[in-house]
Amino acid sequence: MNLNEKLTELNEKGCTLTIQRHAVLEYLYENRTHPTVEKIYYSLKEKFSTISKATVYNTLELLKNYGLIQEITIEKGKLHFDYEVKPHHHFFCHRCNHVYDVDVVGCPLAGKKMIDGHKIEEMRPYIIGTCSKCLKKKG
Amino acid sequence: MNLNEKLTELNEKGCTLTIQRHAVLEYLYENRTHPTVEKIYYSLKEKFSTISKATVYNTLELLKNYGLIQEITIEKGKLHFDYEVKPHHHFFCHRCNHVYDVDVVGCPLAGKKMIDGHKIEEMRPYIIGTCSKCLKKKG
DNA sequence: ATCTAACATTAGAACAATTCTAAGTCAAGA
DNA sequence: TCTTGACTTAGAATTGTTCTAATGTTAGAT
Ligand SMILES: [Mn+2]
Ligand SMILES: [Mn+2]
Ligand SMILES: [Zn+2]
Ligand SMILES: [Zn+2]
Repeated sequence: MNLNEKLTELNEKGCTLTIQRHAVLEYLYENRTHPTVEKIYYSLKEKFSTISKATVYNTLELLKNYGLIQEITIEKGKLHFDYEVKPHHHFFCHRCNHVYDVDVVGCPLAGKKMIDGHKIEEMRPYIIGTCSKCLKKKG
Repeated sequence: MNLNEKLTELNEKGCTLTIQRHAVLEYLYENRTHPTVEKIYYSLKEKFSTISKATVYNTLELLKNYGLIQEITIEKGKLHFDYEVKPHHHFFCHRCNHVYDVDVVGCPLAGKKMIDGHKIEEMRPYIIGTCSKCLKKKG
Protein backbone atom coordinates (compact mmCIF):
# COMPACT_ATOMS: atom_id res chain seq x y z
CA MET A 1 0.00 0.00 0.00
CA ASN A 2 1.64 3.22 -1.10
CA LEU A 3 1.69 6.55 0.67
CA ASN A 4 -1.17 8.17 -1.23
CA GLU A 5 -3.44 5.23 -0.65
CA LYS A 6 -2.87 5.46 3.09
CA LEU A 7 -3.32 9.24 3.11
CA THR A 8 -6.55 8.89 1.13
CA GLU A 9 -7.80 6.21 3.52
CA LEU A 10 -7.06 8.45 6.51
CA ASN A 11 -8.90 11.30 4.88
CA GLU A 12 -11.90 9.19 3.92
CA LYS A 13 -12.21 7.93 7.47
CA GLY A 14 -12.62 11.54 8.56
CA CYS A 15 -9.17 12.11 10.00
CA THR A 16 -7.75 15.59 9.54
CA LEU A 17 -4.65 15.41 7.37
CA THR A 18 -2.32 17.78 9.15
CA ILE A 19 1.16 18.51 7.90
CA GLN A 20 2.61 16.72 10.95
CA ARG A 21 0.62 13.54 10.30
CA HIS A 22 1.63 13.65 6.68
CA ALA A 23 5.27 14.07 7.70
CA VAL A 24 5.26 11.15 10.14
CA LEU A 25 3.61 8.76 7.71
CA GLU A 26 5.87 9.91 4.87
CA TYR A 27 8.92 9.42 7.06
CA LEU A 28 7.93 5.82 7.76
CA TYR A 29 7.14 5.30 4.08
CA GLU A 30 10.62 6.39 3.12
CA ASN A 31 12.49 4.78 6.01
CA ARG A 32 11.82 1.08 6.24
CA THR A 33 14.41 0.54 8.95
CA HIS A 34 11.87 0.16 11.77
CA PRO A 35 12.93 3.43 13.42
CA THR A 36 12.43 4.22 17.08
CA VAL A 37 10.30 7.15 18.20
CA GLU A 38 13.46 9.05 19.04
CA LYS A 39 14.81 8.50 15.53
CA ILE A 40 11.56 9.62 13.93
CA TYR A 41 11.32 12.68 16.16
CA TYR A 42 14.85 13.95 15.58
CA SER A 43 14.73 13.24 11.86
CA LEU A 44 11.50 15.17 11.44
CA LYS A 45 12.86 17.97 13.57
CA GLU A 46 15.57 18.69 11.01
CA LYS A 47 13.11 19.73 8.33
CA PHE A 48 10.39 20.79 10.70
CA SER A 49 11.91 22.42 13.71
CA THR A 50 8.77 23.04 15.76
CA ILE A 51 7.34 19.54 15.74
CA SER A 52 6.94 18.25 19.28
CA LYS A 53 7.54 14.86 20.79
CA ALA A 54 3.92 14.72 21.95
CA THR A 55 2.73 15.12 18.37
CA VAL A 56 5.01 12.36 17.18
CA TYR A 57 3.70 10.02 19.88
CA ASN A 58 0.09 11.05 19.27
CA THR A 59 0.43 10.61 15.54
CA LEU A 60 2.07 7.21 15.78
CA GLU A 61 -0.70 6.09 18.12
CA LEU A 62 -3.35 7.45 15.76
CA LEU A 63 -1.86 5.85 12.67
CA LYS A 64 -1.53 2.58 14.55
CA ASN A 65 -5.18 2.73 15.59
CA TYR A 66 -6.22 3.29 11.98
CA GLY A 67 -4.23 0.17 11.16
CA LEU A 68 -1.90 2.06 8.84
CA ILE A 69 1.33 1.36 10.68
CA GLN A 70 2.60 -1.27 13.06
CA GLU A 71 4.14 -0.92 16.53
CA ILE A 72 7.06 -3.21 17.40
CA THR A 73 7.95 -4.09 21.02
CA ILE A 74 10.94 -6.25 20.20
CA GLU A 75 13.50 -4.07 21.98
CA LYS A 76 13.33 -3.82 25.76
CA GLY A 77 11.98 -0.47 26.85
CA LYS A 78 11.51 1.28 23.53
CA LEU A 79 9.16 1.26 20.60
CA HIS A 80 9.92 0.81 16.94
CA PHE A 81 7.49 1.48 14.10
CA ASP A 82 6.92 -0.09 10.71
CA TYR A 83 5.13 1.28 7.66
CA GLU A 84 4.40 -2.27 6.54
CA VAL A 85 1.39 -3.81 8.25
CA LYS A 86 1.17 -7.11 6.38
CA PRO A 87 2.06 -9.87 8.88
CA HIS A 88 5.77 -10.66 8.83
CA HIS A 89 8.46 -11.73 11.30
CA HIS A 90 11.04 -9.39 12.82
CA PHE A 91 14.59 -10.19 13.80
CA PHE A 92 16.34 -8.08 16.44
CA CYS A 93 20.13 -8.06 16.64
CA HIS A 94 21.19 -7.51 20.24
CA ARG A 95 24.63 -6.43 19.11
CA CYS A 96 23.75 -3.59 16.74
CA ASN A 97 20.11 -3.07 17.82
CA HIS A 98 18.80 -3.27 14.25
CA VAL A 99 15.41 -4.70 13.42
CA TYR A 100 15.25 -6.77 10.24
CA ASP A 101 12.32 -8.17 8.32
CA VAL A 102 12.46 -11.90 7.87
CA ASP A 103 10.26 -13.95 5.65
CA VAL A 104 8.88 -17.09 7.25
CA VAL A 105 6.54 -19.31 5.29
CA GLY A 106 4.18 -21.88 6.67
CA CYS A 107 3.28 -20.27 9.99
CA PRO A 108 0.42 -22.38 11.39
CA LEU A 109 -1.15 -19.26 12.94
CA ALA A 110 -1.45 -17.40 9.64
CA GLY A 111 -5.00 -16.18 9.20
CA LYS A 112 -6.18 -17.63 12.53
CA LYS A 113 -8.74 -15.54 14.39
CA MET A 114 -8.81 -17.44 17.68
CA ILE A 115 -6.47 -19.52 19.82
CA ASP A 116 -7.36 -21.33 23.08
CA GLY A 117 -10.54 -19.25 23.20
CA HIS A 118 -8.60 -15.96 22.95
CA LYS A 119 -9.34 -13.54 20.13
CA ILE A 120 -6.23 -12.85 18.03
CA GLU A 121 -5.94 -9.24 16.95
CA GLU A 122 -2.27 -8.97 16.14
CA MET A 123 0.71 -11.23 15.61
CA ARG A 124 4.16 -10.22 16.77
CA PRO A 125 6.59 -12.94 15.82
CA TYR A 126 9.96 -11.79 17.09
CA ILE A 127 13.32 -13.47 16.81
CA ILE A 128 16.39 -12.37 18.78
CA GLY A 129 19.98 -13.07 17.91
CA THR A 130 23.07 -11.83 16.10
CA CYS A 131 22.60 -10.49 12.58
CA SER A 132 24.64 -11.52 9.56
CA LYS A 133 26.62 -8.26 9.55
CA CYS A 134 27.57 -8.59 13.21
CA LEU A 135 28.52 -12.24 12.73
CA LYS A 136 31.07 -11.10 10.15
CA LYS A 137 32.43 -8.36 12.39
CA LYS A 138 33.07 -10.87 15.18
CA GLY A 139 36.25 -12.14 13.46
CA MET B 1 13.21 -28.54 34.92
CA ASN B 2 12.46 -28.24 38.60
CA LEU B 3 13.78 -25.72 41.08
CA ASN B 4 16.54 -27.87 42.54
CA GLU B 5 17.89 -28.76 39.14
CA LYS B 6 18.18 -25.08 38.25
CA LEU B 7 19.75 -24.21 41.59
CA THR B 8 22.25 -27.02 41.17
CA GLU B 9 23.09 -25.89 37.66
CA LEU B 10 23.70 -22.34 38.88
CA ASN B 11 25.95 -23.62 41.63
CA GLU B 12 27.90 -25.92 39.32
CA LYS B 13 28.53 -23.07 36.94
CA GLY B 14 30.24 -21.22 39.79
CA CYS B 15 27.49 -18.75 40.60
CA THR B 16 27.12 -17.85 44.27
CA LEU B 17 23.75 -19.01 45.51
CA THR B 18 22.64 -16.09 47.64
CA ILE B 19 19.38 -16.03 49.50
CA GLN B 20 18.12 -13.29 47.18
CA ARG B 21 18.86 -15.30 44.04
CA HIS B 22 17.21 -18.31 45.58
CA ALA B 23 14.16 -16.23 46.44
CA VAL B 24 13.76 -14.75 42.95
CA LEU B 25 14.08 -18.09 41.20
CA GLU B 26 11.77 -19.75 43.71
CA TYR B 27 9.21 -17.00 43.24
CA LEU B 28 9.18 -17.58 39.49
CA TYR B 29 9.02 -21.34 40.05
CA GLU B 30 5.91 -20.94 42.16
CA ASN B 31 4.26 -18.17 40.17
CA ARG B 32 3.80 -19.13 36.55
CA THR B 33 1.76 -16.03 35.73
CA HIS B 34 4.56 -14.24 33.88
CA PRO B 35 4.93 -11.57 36.57
CA THR B 36 6.38 -8.12 35.96
CA VAL B 37 9.48 -6.92 37.79
CA GLU B 38 7.28 -4.75 39.98
CA LYS B 39 5.15 -7.75 40.95
CA ILE B 40 8.20 -9.85 41.75
CA TYR B 41 9.82 -7.06 43.75
CA TYR B 42 6.79 -6.26 45.93
CA SER B 43 5.95 -9.91 46.47
CA LEU B 44 9.46 -10.71 47.64
CA LYS B 45 9.48 -7.62 49.82
CA GLU B 46 6.66 -9.03 51.93
CA LYS B 47 8.75 -11.92 53.22
CA PHE B 48 12.07 -10.24 52.77
CA SER B 49 11.75 -6.59 53.62
CA THR B 50 15.28 -5.44 52.78
CA ILE B 51 15.53 -6.78 49.25
CA SER B 52 16.23 -3.97 46.82
CA LYS B 53 14.94 -3.30 43.34
CA ALA B 54 18.49 -3.31 41.98
CA THR B 55 19.00 -6.83 43.29
CA VAL B 56 15.80 -8.02 41.67
CA TYR B 57 16.84 -6.50 38.33
CA ASN B 58 20.40 -7.83 38.65
CA THR B 59 19.20 -11.29 39.57
CA LEU B 60 16.67 -11.50 36.76
CA GLU B 61 19.38 -10.45 34.31
CA LEU B 62 21.80 -13.00 35.76
CA LEU B 63 19.27 -15.85 35.66
CA LYS B 64 18.35 -14.88 32.11
CA ASN B 65 22.02 -14.93 31.07
CA TYR B 66 22.42 -18.41 32.54
CA GLY B 67 19.45 -19.42 30.40
CA LEU B 68 17.40 -20.39 33.44
CA ILE B 69 14.54 -17.96 32.95
CA GLN B 70 13.03 -16.09 30.03
CA GLU B 71 12.41 -12.36 29.55
CA ILE B 72 9.18 -11.31 27.83
CA THR B 73 8.85 -7.94 26.04
CA ILE B 74 5.23 -8.40 25.01
CA GLU B 75 3.88 -5.45 26.98
CA LYS B 76 4.91 -1.97 25.94
CA GLY B 77 7.39 -0.46 28.37
CA LYS B 78 7.65 -3.21 30.96
CA LEU B 79 9.23 -6.60 31.34
CA HIS B 80 7.63 -9.87 32.33
CA PHE B 81 9.54 -13.02 33.32
CA ASP B 82 8.90 -16.71 32.87
CA TYR B 83 10.38 -19.67 34.73
CA GLU B 84 9.74 -21.85 31.69
CA VAL B 85 12.42 -21.54 29.03
CA LYS B 86 11.23 -24.19 26.58
CA PRO B 87 10.08 -22.36 23.43
CA HIS B 88 6.38 -21.53 23.54
CA HIS B 89 4.07 -18.78 22.36
CA HIS B 90 2.68 -16.02 24.58
CA PHE B 91 -0.66 -14.30 24.31
CA PHE B 92 -1.11 -10.80 25.77
CA CYS B 93 -4.60 -9.53 26.54
CA HIS B 94 -4.67 -5.76 26.10
CA ARG B 95 -7.80 -5.55 28.23
CA CYS B 96 -6.62 -7.25 31.42
CA ASN B 97 -2.85 -7.17 30.74
CA HIS B 98 -2.42 -10.88 31.44
CA VAL B 99 0.15 -12.98 29.64
CA TYR B 100 -0.99 -16.49 28.76
CA ASP B 101 0.93 -19.47 27.45
CA VAL B 102 -0.42 -20.83 24.22
CA ASP B 103 0.53 -24.05 22.59
CA VAL B 104 1.21 -23.80 18.87
CA VAL B 105 2.32 -26.85 16.96
CA GLY B 106 4.03 -26.95 13.61
CA CYS B 107 6.07 -23.75 13.79
CA PRO B 108 8.42 -23.84 10.81
CA LEU B 109 11.12 -22.08 12.83
CA ALA B 110 11.23 -24.73 15.56
CA GLY B 111 14.82 -25.85 16.07
CA LYS B 112 16.21 -23.52 13.41
CA LYS B 113 19.60 -22.02 14.20
CA MET B 114 19.83 -19.50 11.34
CA ILE B 115 17.53 -17.38 9.24
CA ASP B 116 18.55 -15.13 6.33
CA GLY B 117 22.14 -15.41 7.52
CA HIS B 118 21.22 -14.21 11.04
CA LYS B 119 22.00 -16.40 14.04
CA ILE B 120 18.84 -17.23 16.00
CA GLU B 121 19.38 -17.21 19.75
CA GLU B 122 15.86 -16.80 21.02
CA MET B 123 12.30 -16.99 19.73
CA ARG B 124 9.65 -14.62 21.01
CA PRO B 125 6.39 -15.47 19.35
CA TYR B 126 3.87 -13.00 20.74
CA ILE B 127 0.18 -12.74 20.02
CA ILE B 128 -1.93 -9.74 21.06
CA GLY B 129 -5.68 -9.69 21.48
CA THR B 130 -8.56 -10.15 23.91
CA CYS B 131 -8.45 -13.18 26.17
CA SER B 132 -11.29 -15.65 26.67
CA LYS B 133 -12.17 -14.25 30.10
CA CYS B 134 -12.39 -10.70 28.82
CA LEU B 135 -14.46 -11.82 25.82
CA LYS B 136 -17.04 -13.18 28.27
CA LYS B 137 -17.05 -10.00 30.36
CA LYS B 138 -17.77 -7.90 27.28
CA GLY B 139 -21.43 -9.15 26.93
C1' DA C 1 -15.83 36.45 4.81
C1' DT C 2 -16.32 35.84 9.81
C1' DC C 3 -17.31 33.35 13.82
C1' DT C 4 -17.07 29.52 16.59
C1' DA C 5 -16.40 25.11 18.56
C1' DA C 6 -13.90 21.15 18.09
C1' DC C 7 -9.70 19.42 17.18
C1' DA C 8 -4.46 19.53 16.87
C1' DT C 9 0.05 21.11 18.23
C1' DT C 10 3.44 22.77 21.35
C1' DA C 11 6.92 23.01 25.26
C1' DG C 12 7.87 21.31 29.07
C1' DA C 13 6.44 19.01 33.39
C1' DA C 14 5.27 14.66 35.32
C1' DC C 15 5.55 9.93 35.50
C1' DA C 16 7.09 5.07 35.25
C1' DA C 17 10.49 1.66 34.32
C1' DT C 18 15.12 0.69 34.42
C1' DT C 19 20.02 1.50 35.29
C1' DC C 20 23.68 3.50 37.85
C1' DT C 21 26.36 4.84 41.98
C1' DA C 22 28.65 4.65 46.09
C1' DA C 23 28.59 2.86 50.50
C1' DG C 24 28.02 -1.04 53.26
C1' DT C 25 27.90 -6.30 53.94
C1' DC C 26 29.48 -10.79 53.58
C1' DA C 27 32.31 -14.89 52.76
C1' DA C 28 36.44 -17.41 51.57
C1' DG C 29 41.29 -17.77 51.51
C1' DA C 30 45.98 -16.08 52.99
C1' DT D 1 42.67 -11.53 61.69
C1' DC D 2 43.10 -9.20 57.38
C1' DT D 3 42.33 -8.76 52.58
C1' DT D 4 39.98 -9.24 48.43
C1' DG D 5 36.30 -9.76 45.55
C1' DA D 6 31.58 -10.47 45.00
C1' DC D 7 26.87 -9.10 46.45
C1' DT D 8 23.32 -6.12 48.26
C1' DT D 9 21.31 -1.87 49.41
C1' DA D 10 18.96 2.82 49.15
C1' DG D 11 18.37 6.19 46.56
C1' DA D 12 19.83 9.17 42.65
C1' DA D 13 20.02 9.45 37.75
C1' DT D 14 18.57 8.37 33.32
C1' DT D 15 15.47 7.05 29.70
C1' DG D 16 11.24 6.52 27.35
C1' DT D 17 6.45 7.74 27.46
C1' DT D 18 2.34 10.29 28.86
C1' DC D 19 0.08 14.33 30.62
C1' DT D 20 -1.08 19.31 30.95
C1' DA D 21 -2.37 23.71 29.86
C1' DA D 22 -1.78 27.23 26.64
C1' DT D 23 -1.87 28.32 21.86
C1' DG D 24 -2.88 27.54 17.05
C1' DT D 25 -5.62 25.55 13.23
C1' DT D 26 -9.52 23.66 10.80
C1' DA D 27 -14.04 23.12 8.97
C1' DG D 28 -18.75 24.05 9.26
C1' DA D 29 -22.43 27.48 10.31
C1' DT D 30 -23.84 32.00 9.72
MN1 LIG E 1 8.95 -4.95 9.24
MN1 LIG F 1 5.24 -18.76 29.37
ZN1 LIG G 1 23.76 -6.79 14.17
ZN1 LIG H 1 -8.08 -10.44 29.32
